This record gives sequence, C-alpha cells and structure tokens, in this order.
Amino acid sequence: MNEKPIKAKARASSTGRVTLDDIARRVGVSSITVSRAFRRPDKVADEVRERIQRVADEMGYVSNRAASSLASARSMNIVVLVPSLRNMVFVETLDGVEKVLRPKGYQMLLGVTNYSPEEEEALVRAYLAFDPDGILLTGMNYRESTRRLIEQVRVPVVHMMELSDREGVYSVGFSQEAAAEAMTEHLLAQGRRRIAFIGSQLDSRTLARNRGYRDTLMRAGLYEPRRELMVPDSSSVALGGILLERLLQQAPDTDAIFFCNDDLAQGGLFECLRKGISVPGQLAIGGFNDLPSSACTVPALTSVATPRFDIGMRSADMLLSLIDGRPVARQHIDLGVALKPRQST
Amino acid sequence: MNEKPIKAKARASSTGRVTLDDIARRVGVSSITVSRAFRRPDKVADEVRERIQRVADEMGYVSNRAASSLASARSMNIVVLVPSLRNMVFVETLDGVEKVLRPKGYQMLLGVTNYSPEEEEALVRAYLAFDPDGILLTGMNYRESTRRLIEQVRVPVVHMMELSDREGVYSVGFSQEAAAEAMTEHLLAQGRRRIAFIGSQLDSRTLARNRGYRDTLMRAGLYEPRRELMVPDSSSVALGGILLERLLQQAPDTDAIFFCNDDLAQGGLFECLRKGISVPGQLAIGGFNDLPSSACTVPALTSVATPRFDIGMRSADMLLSLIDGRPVARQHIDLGVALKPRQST
DNA sequence: ACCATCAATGACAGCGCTAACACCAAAACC
DNA sequence: GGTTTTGGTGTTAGCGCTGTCATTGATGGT
Repeated sequence: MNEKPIKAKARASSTGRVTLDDIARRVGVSSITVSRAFRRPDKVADEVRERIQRVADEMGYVSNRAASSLASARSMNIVVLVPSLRNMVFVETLDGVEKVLRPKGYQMLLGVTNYSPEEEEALVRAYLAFDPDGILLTGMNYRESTRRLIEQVRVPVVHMMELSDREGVYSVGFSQEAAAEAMTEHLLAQGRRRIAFIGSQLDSRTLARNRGYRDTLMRAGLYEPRRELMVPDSSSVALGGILLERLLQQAPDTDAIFFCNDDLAQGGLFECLRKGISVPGQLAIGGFNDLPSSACTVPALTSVATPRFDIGMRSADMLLSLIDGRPVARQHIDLGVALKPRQST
Repeated sequence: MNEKPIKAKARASSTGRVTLDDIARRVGVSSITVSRAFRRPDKVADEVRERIQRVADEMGYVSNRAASSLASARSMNIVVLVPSLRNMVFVETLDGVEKVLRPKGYQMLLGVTNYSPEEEEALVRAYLAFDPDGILLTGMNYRESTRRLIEQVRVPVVHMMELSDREGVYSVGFSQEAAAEAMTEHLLAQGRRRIAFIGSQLDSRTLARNRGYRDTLMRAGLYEPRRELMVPDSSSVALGGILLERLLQQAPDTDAIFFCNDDLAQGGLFECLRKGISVPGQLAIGGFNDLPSSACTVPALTSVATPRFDIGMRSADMLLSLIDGRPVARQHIDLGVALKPRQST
C-alpha cells in the first residue's frame, strides 16, 4: 500500500496524459531537467536534451498550460475583446494582433462583446480567470466597474481604435472626429452643400464620426439636423439600403451622404442603382473604413482607409512593452487615416 | 520564521490575487466550502453561501481556471478551429457554437488555420496544452499526424461543414457535392448550356463543389474543361472580377457562371456591370453560401443558402454529448441546403 | 431509545509544473 | 595547490483549486 502511488507513477500519471515526470523517468533524469529542456534549452547538456526531445516525441508529450501558469507567475495569455467579427475591420485588427503575439509565444483569448459594455464586462470577468498577462480592448467605452475589475488584478490594458488623452491609459488608433472631418471636407470640396450623415450601431466610434461631420458642417454654416439619420440597429449592407430610402424621404434634396461605415454605404449604393439614382451625378456617396470590396463596387466607393492592421500590431507591441516593464515612448499613438477618393463622389 | 508563511497567508496569497483561501479566512470557513459555494451552491447552507458571496464581491475574487482545471479533470475549454474569419460563413458558424457553449460554462478557444493543415496541426498542438474537453474542427482535411496527436490525448472531436461516412468520426454539415449539383441543375433548368465554374482557395469544400458541378454537367453531356477556372488564391470580391475576366477570355461563349462562393460571385457581378455585360441576359451568375449582402446586390444574387449557424449549434451539441458520454443518435448529421433563386439567373 | 439517513462542513492529498535554492564535479583563476 | 567560478542537475516546496473521504449533529422511522 505504501509503494502503490510510486508504482502508479511509474506507468503514467493518473489522468492518463503524458507528463514531465513520465518523460523524466524514461530518460533517467529529474522532471525539472525535462522542464528546462523545453523552456531553457541552453541550460541542459546537448546530449541529455536530445534524448529528452526524442522520448517526448515518442510519447506524444503535450505540456500542460494550466500547471505551467499555476507554477509560474505568467500565463502567457492575452485577452483580446472586439465588438464583432461580422465587421471585417476587427478581423483585420486581430490579424495584426496575432502577428505580434504568436511569435512571442502568447496565446490570444478572443472575446466578442456585441458592442455591449455589459457583455464586455462579463467577458473580462470570465477571462480574468485565465490569469491573463495583458488585455486589449476595443474602444474606450467600457464600464466603470469593468475598469475597477481590471485594476484590482493589475493587468496592463491597451485600448485599440480610439484615442484617449488621459494619464495612465494606453491607446492606439486614430481620431475618429478628424477622419470624419476629412470625408466631410472632401464632399464639400466636391461642391456638395446638402450633405447627410447616416449611422447605425451608435457605438462611441460612430458617435465620434457624427461629431466630426457635424462640426465641419457647422463651421461651413451648412448643418441641418434633418439630414442626420442615426439608428441603433447593427450595421449591414441591407440596412444601408433601407436607411438611404428613409433619409431621402425626410430630406429629398440631399446631394451627398456620408455613411458611417462601408457596409452601409455599399447598401446605399446598391439601393441607388435599384432606384435609378445616379451616383455621383445626383447623389455622392462616401463610406468609412475602406473595406477591400469597396474598391470593386460600381461606381467604386469613396472611403476613408483606416489602419486597423497596424493598430492591431502596435497595440500588441505596446501591451508587450507594458507587460515586460519596458518603457513606452508614447501612451497614445495616432496612426492617422487616408482618404480614398473614388467614383462615388 | 516558523509562522511567517502563515502570516503571509493571513493577508493575501503570495501572488497578490484574491484566492479561495482569502475568502475562507475572512468568512471563517474552510476553503473547500467556498469552492462549493460557487460550484455546488445547493451543497452549502444559504446563510453561509450568501456571506461568502458578499465577501467574494467585496474582495473582487476571480477564480483561477488554471488551478481549477489542474485539480479537476475538466478544463471546460473547447477548442474551435476555423480556416478564416474573413469569410462570414465561419463567423456565423462560430456564433452558433458560442450560443451552445457559453450557457454551459464552456470557454471557446478560437484558432484560425488560414486553410492550412500545417497551421491547423500547430494550433491543435498549442491548444492541447489547454487540456481541452473537446475539439471542433472545420472540414475533414486534417493531417494524419494531427489525428494521431488528438487520438493520443483522447479528446472528442466533431467536424463541421463537411460530412464523413467513417465509423468513429463525428460530423455535422451538408453534402457539398449535392449542394453544387442543386445550383448546377438550377442553371440547366434556366436553359443554360455553357456553364462555367470559378473557384479559388481550393480547400476540400471548393473541390467537392467542383465535383458536384462537374458530375452534373457530365451527366447532361455538357462538361467542358475549358470552362473551369480554379486558382489557389484566397477568395475576395476583387478576385471574383479578375477571374470572371480571365474566364471570358478562355471561354467567351459561356452563358452562366457558378462561383464557388458569394464573395467571388459578387465581384463577378460588379465586373459585369462595369463591362456592360447584362446579367442574367447574357450571363447568369450563381454563388454559394448566400451571404446576407447577396440579396442586396443589383441584380440580386442567386445562391445556395448553407445552414452554418445551425451547423455551429449542432456540432457543439454533439460535442457536448460526446464529452458527457451521452449517446449520440447519429454520427453524421446532414443539415441540407436551400437554393435561393434570384434575379442573377 | 435505537440505528439508519442525511445535510453541512472539514482534512488531506495531489493535479503538473516551475522558482529558488542546493549540490557536485570540472574548469579557471591567482 | 587551494580557492573561486561555472555548467549541469537535483531537492523541496508550493501555485490555487477540487476529489475523496471523514466528521459532526440533526432528523426520521420503528
């Protein structure tokens, strides 16, 4: 009865999976040496390391992260929360994030908030249980209780897409207002004077773009509230068509529409085709984000190219710096945008 | 020196995070009772449970999954691998998966394989370290070594999207061949006789659709190799336009094109508009998957609606059954497809 | 009044791994 | 020739939690 646990161990650990100990026993070293062979190869004699590697492969060893993060302070997990995967913008942001994280051995834990601060908090709570080394959030529109939750566990956070000016907050993105201004100015420069704004989702970025639009038109003395159409529904191509129709009912003399994103704008474009409204003849149409497909529509859609891939990369870079305690040159990185004038305006 | 560890524990655990022990001490119970208060509330007296709950909230307790999965056999992690997030089809599949997994307390670990069996294997290896209770894979086109890897750790697997007929394999999807047949038959029924196929990505699903197309045309005695255009590039709207042009060069008399997915088809449609080719007058265009935006194009795109949301849900359901050792009625669930005839054909 | 049952809680061990230190022999130094 | 350094390895303890008993006191049936 006394040696039973030892015997059991001599075969395979109780759970059936191959453990460091199993390898250690087969190779004839201690388990810590096996651990080192994987994590600090330079600390183990070449000959021993190779034998360990061979045996591990033979036995199909897979390290156990739960045990590893429990024993060491670091989990090598990074939580990344985005509002939606139906919007390619965030998918491309994630690509950038992954590009930086993967080579460093970090595991990305992805969560989708559906644009809801409540869901965001629930996800943060759920993912904190994974003891993440860092967190990437989309936008700055999180709940106060979420902030406290994160503060309590002292995990570094970087905000993507929107910029902040607060001390102790880190963000990588661009000025949504300035980007919207650029589009509005462009429409003005094209001679448009009755410029509408159509927005949906009404997240903080949409609202910021609306402010940029409104401020620009006010400065030009051309702002008219009836040309603003904002609905809380989630964006889609189909919705773009519906909203265009609705807007033209409430303001038929509109000569340009700035859609808050390309999905809506494409839907608007299609609806014009269907209705026989000439674009840009009768109506100029501008979008936002410059989705890959926006250059392909007929007419090609004018849009504002946003650097989401770079935002993903730079955010991840910054987060890793914070995690490693390296100094961060700037707390807020503005990556700017680029207007893409095309046939639709 | 002897009581130091006890003192240290009396304040907060060494890592600074709040642990079950911290709560237990504050409430005056043992840590196992606190554990039970969360995991089996019925096993703890109401009054005690409420006190525990209150203290936990006050202290900002977040359970540690690493410790939990180490101690219990179950990690409550489910690995889900999809080829891409740029294709809405998989995003909607994930929605279905999440809808089932989340309420049961499972955490989804998402990986993107970029259509590469090698990357898939690397992801499986990385995620096995999370000791998952189950795995959802997209398609059946995995490497033999990946299969062995999974078999070794005895984790149940369900394959999404494609169907298998093998024993001991579980799958939820639809027959890609039959779906492609349906579209091809539809084009034939519309009187088309010179039907082309355009495919990209060349993953196993695209190839299966191509087989369905080819078989149908062969049966009708109308198959012509020069009307097939298959390229390995990844699908996009832009590529659809390029491939349409290329196809019309090599087979100008084509009177219908079956695109292997809606992204390509939309690009093809736009290219026709640009070139002044009338659709469906000169050329009928059919897509695959029925993306939400496909009903909005001008003309609206004929497509094959695939039940990816349901596939996600049913796959997750089946996986949970396997995990819990519940009997599974059928190892392979065919959810079928629905042809959506619209103006483009 | 007796034993069986049950609800509520606790003691203990251990999941698989790694940090911190200890150890030893060989190499390098003065 | 003795001391220090170095490279390679092992010992020990513990990360935070939960499975498996054991324990206690109350309840119920006869």
